Amino acid sequence: MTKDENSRDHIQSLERGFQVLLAFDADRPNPSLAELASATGLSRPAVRRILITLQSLGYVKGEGGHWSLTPRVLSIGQHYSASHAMIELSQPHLMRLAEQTSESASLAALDGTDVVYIGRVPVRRIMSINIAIGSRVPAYATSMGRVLLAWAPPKHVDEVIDAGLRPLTRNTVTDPDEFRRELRTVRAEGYSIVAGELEEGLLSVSAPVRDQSGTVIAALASSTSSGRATVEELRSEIAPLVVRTADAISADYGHRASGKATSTVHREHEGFF
Amino acid sequence: MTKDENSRDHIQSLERGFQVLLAFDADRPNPSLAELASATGLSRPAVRRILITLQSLGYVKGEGGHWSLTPRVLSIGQHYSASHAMIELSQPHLMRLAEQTSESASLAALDGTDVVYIGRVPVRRIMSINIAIGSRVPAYATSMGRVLLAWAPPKHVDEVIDAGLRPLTRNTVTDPDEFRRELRTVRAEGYSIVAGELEEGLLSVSAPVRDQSGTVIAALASSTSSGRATVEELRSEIAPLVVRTADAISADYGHRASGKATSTVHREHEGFF
DNA sequence: CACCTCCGGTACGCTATGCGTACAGTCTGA
DNA sequence: TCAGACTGTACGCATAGCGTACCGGAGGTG
Repeated sequence: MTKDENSRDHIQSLERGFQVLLAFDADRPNPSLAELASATGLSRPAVRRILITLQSLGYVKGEGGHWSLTPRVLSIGQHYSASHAMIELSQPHLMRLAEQTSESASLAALDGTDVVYIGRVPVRRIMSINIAIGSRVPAYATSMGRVLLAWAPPKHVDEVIDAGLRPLTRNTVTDPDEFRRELRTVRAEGYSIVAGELEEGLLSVSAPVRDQSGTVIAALASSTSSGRATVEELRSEIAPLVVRTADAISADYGHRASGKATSTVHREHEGFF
Repeated sequence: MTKDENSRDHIQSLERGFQVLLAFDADRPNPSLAELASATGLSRPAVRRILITLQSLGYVKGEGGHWSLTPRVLSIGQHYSASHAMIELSQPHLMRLAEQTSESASLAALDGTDVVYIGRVPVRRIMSINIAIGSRVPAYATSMGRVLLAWAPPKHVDEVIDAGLRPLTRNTVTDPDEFRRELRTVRAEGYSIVAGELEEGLLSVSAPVRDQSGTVIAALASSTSSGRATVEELRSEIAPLVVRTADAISADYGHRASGKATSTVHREHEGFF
């Protein structure tokens, strides 16, 4: 077959393995072999081989004709965290920010058009969203996404816009021009505030975290709900604290602040994460 | 080659893919192709093919001859969390326990001879250990491990003992008989307290969480340090709270308490996780 | 009780898949 | 300028991994 996207240098069995692994879901927690086969579109023997391999690696477990993921799947992420020193290093800062504000503090990185939580100290359950490390949220509708995009190569911004700015609440910015203007504002002010664009009543402030070279590699956020604070309060009280904390993390990570927040707008390479 | 452990039904490329993915580490955050090849023992072209495949799946990123993991790796774990409703459901309970005790609260499951953190609300940084969701700790030296082993099939206990009870501090229980006695005590009392066996000065109390059938599938813990509490205080004040919270999680998950804590000692199958 | 259906497991032969060797091109440092 | 170490590519071979086909068992249904 010459129809494949990558054709050469693409290992079919590896991709299929992930297909099966990712087929486990909230809707499909204990699938049978046949169920997985139809969900992935693979033949039953193929799925069986994959499951047996995954089982021998300890990632899945078969029992009474039904399969489930083991906690070892969670440990895979440890390799990401461990290989990015910034994450561990930011933990005390997150904790302090959460204490000072009595609100949840989060750290996130950009992955495609999504924002992925890479660190978090929960304080209260925020609205209906269940946020945990590894959770994904559309970048365009969150303060962390805005920060990351504001300093990202233009290519990324185009990607996000091309993917579509769908209204998630009636406040969501969906106009490309307005969105780009918003990013420019964020870059000028050094932080982002988003109010109820991802979910009604959800407020958050976010500021950039930089590596040694000044590249923005993550975003720090403090989140609250409209019942507990107003946008103005966030701007005057919380935003400076978030910016200061983000700068502290950057400094810990090796970034020498050069004046204010104007080091490098963006680097040629796409950032560390 | 007929020497392989499983021979048939084992997919080589899949295993190799994970080998490469897991080769990223704190010591090897941005390996080169050659570095990964020598670390995994695979040929350079093989590693290259795997990297290209993983890149197309979004898990790694190559840049200037060096490779790194992307945050998408963290999202893999979401499939575990999502497929085990108990985790999300336990979150408010963890939060409440953390508030009531002003100490970190954790939830963990058994994976082989390790305990894996599957939920956590941090309050303070505990000692030198960096604990995050997905972190692994030897089961035998922690209160959560003791709880999980106390109700696990004997086979698991044998495994842990066979793997060796190495002293991690001078308090670590290393004698197999004493260890089994300890597990019996835990089962009788319905909770476990471990003081400084994993790390000097680290104290924790743990209680079992059960599923519908009464099988122990997770352990809930509250952790503190010897500077802030004594074993006696833990026993009289914190332990009952941890047990009550664990029971509440079990109830939320569908377990009907049958009297006290004496439902099923252990089920034939190995538990849900 | 016989029939049907859906399942998981196994066998097997084929071929495309993935393999390693070998070579080319590049960069760095001696 | 050369040596060494690296990445990337080409290529031909072996086999790894594929799907079809078949078997036996477990419900469900008439």
